[in-house]
Amino acid sequence: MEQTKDITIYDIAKAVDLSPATVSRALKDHPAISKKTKDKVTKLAAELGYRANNFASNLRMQRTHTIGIMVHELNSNFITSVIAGIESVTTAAQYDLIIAHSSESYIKEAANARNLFHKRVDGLIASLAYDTTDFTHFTPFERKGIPVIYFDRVETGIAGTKVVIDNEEAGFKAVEHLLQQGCKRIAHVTGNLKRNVYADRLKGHQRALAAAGINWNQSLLMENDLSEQASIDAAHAIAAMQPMPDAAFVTNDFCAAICMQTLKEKGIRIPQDIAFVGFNNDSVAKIVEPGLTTIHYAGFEMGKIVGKNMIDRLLHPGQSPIDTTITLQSDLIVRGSSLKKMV
Amino acid sequence: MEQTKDITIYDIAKAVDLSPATVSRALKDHPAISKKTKDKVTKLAAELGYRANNFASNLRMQRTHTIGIMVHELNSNFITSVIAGIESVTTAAQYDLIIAHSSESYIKEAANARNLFHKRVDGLIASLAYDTTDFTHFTPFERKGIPVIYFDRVETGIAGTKVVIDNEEAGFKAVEHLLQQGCKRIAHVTGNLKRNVYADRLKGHQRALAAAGINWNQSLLMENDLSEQASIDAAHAIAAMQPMPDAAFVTNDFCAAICMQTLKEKGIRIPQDIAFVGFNNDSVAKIVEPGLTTIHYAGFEMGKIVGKNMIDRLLHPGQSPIDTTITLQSDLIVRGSSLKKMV
DNA sequence: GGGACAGATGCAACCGATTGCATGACTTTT
DNA sequence: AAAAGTCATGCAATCGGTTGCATCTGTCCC
Repeated sequence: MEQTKDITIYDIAKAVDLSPATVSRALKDHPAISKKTKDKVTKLAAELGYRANNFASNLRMQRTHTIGIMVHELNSNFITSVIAGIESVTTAAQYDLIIAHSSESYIKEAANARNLFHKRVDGLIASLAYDTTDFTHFTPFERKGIPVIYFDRVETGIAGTKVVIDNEEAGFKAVEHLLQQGCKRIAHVTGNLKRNVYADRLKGHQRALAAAGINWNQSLLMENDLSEQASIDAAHAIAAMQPMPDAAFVTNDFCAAICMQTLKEKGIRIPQDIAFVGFNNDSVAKIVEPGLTTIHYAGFEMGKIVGKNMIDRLLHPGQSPIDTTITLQSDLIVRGSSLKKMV
Repeated sequence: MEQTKDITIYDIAKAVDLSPATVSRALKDHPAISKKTKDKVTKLAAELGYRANNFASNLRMQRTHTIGIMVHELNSNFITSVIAGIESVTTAAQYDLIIAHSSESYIKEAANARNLFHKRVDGLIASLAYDTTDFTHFTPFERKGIPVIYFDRVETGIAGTKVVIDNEEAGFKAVEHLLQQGCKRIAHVTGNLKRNVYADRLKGHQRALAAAGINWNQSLLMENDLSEQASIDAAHAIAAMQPMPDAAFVTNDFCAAICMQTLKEKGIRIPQDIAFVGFNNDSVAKIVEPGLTTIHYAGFEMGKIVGKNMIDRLLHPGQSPIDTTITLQSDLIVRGSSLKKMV
């Protein structure tokens, strides 16, 4: 543990007999510095194991070259692929990421926002927590002109660029597919309907029904927190309905899988007695039996778009429109859980 | 976008007619400052919306109050619960986390290490990538006396505190259970055997066999990358063995689930024809049919231990032993996939 | 009354990189 | 040959918080 002292530009300056200013410019490839000096400096910097002191630089520059990301949960294929997509763009532009997750709690989300604000991120990317209804934790960013981009879980009420999938269209596709399979009584199991993603999927469901001339039946709607226990409860509730629904659109794969399992234990057959469509194309969709028909959307692509937008905003402040919404399409992946006609 | 200027201690100092030094001390609750002054300063700071400038502080203090975490993948229950455990300890001690993930790639792991080193984290917590065999990216930390703690995926060869589960014991329990169910030919599907976790699980397997007087059969060992395709291939290989194994110990739940599914498609019954035990207690273990018997280990607890150790090292440098290994126990969770006797 | 001492506050020098402006050397133009 | 221009480099202030040491005020005691 022999605490080697850090090398600074002053050390390099002394060694090559130049001023720190020249060393700083040489390392930054400043045009006013001669090629010879640059070579000498960079060579020596490498030899001495120089590492730039970000604090000094940040303090002087008032920028951190860091982007904060706030997500509700890390434990999801979708989220991690969005992050990977963001990363692919931001690292190319020499920006770093700080990832904070809220465990779906508004309290933690607000705390994370404060923390990232104190860390002085240059930009913020956020997907809202399950129960976030208050958005004052974003106002400090707005006030300081720090760009904020929301993705997936957004709130239409607040300003900022938003990147989302067309949840309504996805919901429409899911239910349209079930209708084509001959289903008529379609249960809808979903998360907090105040959150745009769930509200829009429901709208899509209803629009598909309307297009087929079927009335929406409020008693088939189940709103819960998508936890394992809630999924089991939802399954029991479905089984108890008279008559039982002939299909269920569950807006989350894990919840759908648990529902299916619980129903199967009761001897109910899928898809014969009840068809299922999920949402997200999580790994469980492939594992559950029968395979779960679901909505797939390209997280990586979404991340790239989010990242590109953020970098644009950071490199050309004031140029890009601040309040646009970018909507991506998604695909229905058909597996056994919904195929009544082919059984 | 009206770029409000930031409040500094100098602004506060001017407002209360004191020196910046006194303001700094007052905000830090320094004992030399009178209660009255402290009250006045903190009140005004709150009113003006003062936020401390971490760079200035870090620059002066040569500490960042930040801990870096490097993991192979975020998309795992286990990893995210470990992170949550670490977080619970570190936030209480006023430390922040930066999470970097390597996507199981050594190249990215090394890049992340460099990046965290440049960010000057005060400590580093790491679980190694799948293919990491070179450890020179950790030497800069050692050289500067920055504490490094490894967890789960570790390497016995390198110095540093390590927190692991007893993989050998877990492997022993898994195979012992299969033997108790009457299995005699147990296949072993696993990841890179250079990685401690997989090597140790295999050792446990072999020890359990030895204890039962059964010889280890090398032809039943399959080492792969645990991907979906590799899992399918492994299942085909198992089905093709003559005679077919009567059990499989697969050291990863997702891989086990895919194997089971592939075999079932071939008409092979689980557990009657072949029993399965997995590893990790991932969400798929509950979803696959029959439910997957697996090894559960407490990620959150592991995270708390890792975090506590790190904080101890940071607060009392040189006091804690640097090269200890902490081993946690794990539990066998029995589900249908291994219960031959009760079928 | 004066010395000793505790308590509260200020001075000024850091920490390391950046940058507008000035300077000096050297070349080109008229 | 003098004026103008080009190129490379240095000076010194700046970003905002921290801290060893000095200073000042007031109290206590002999």
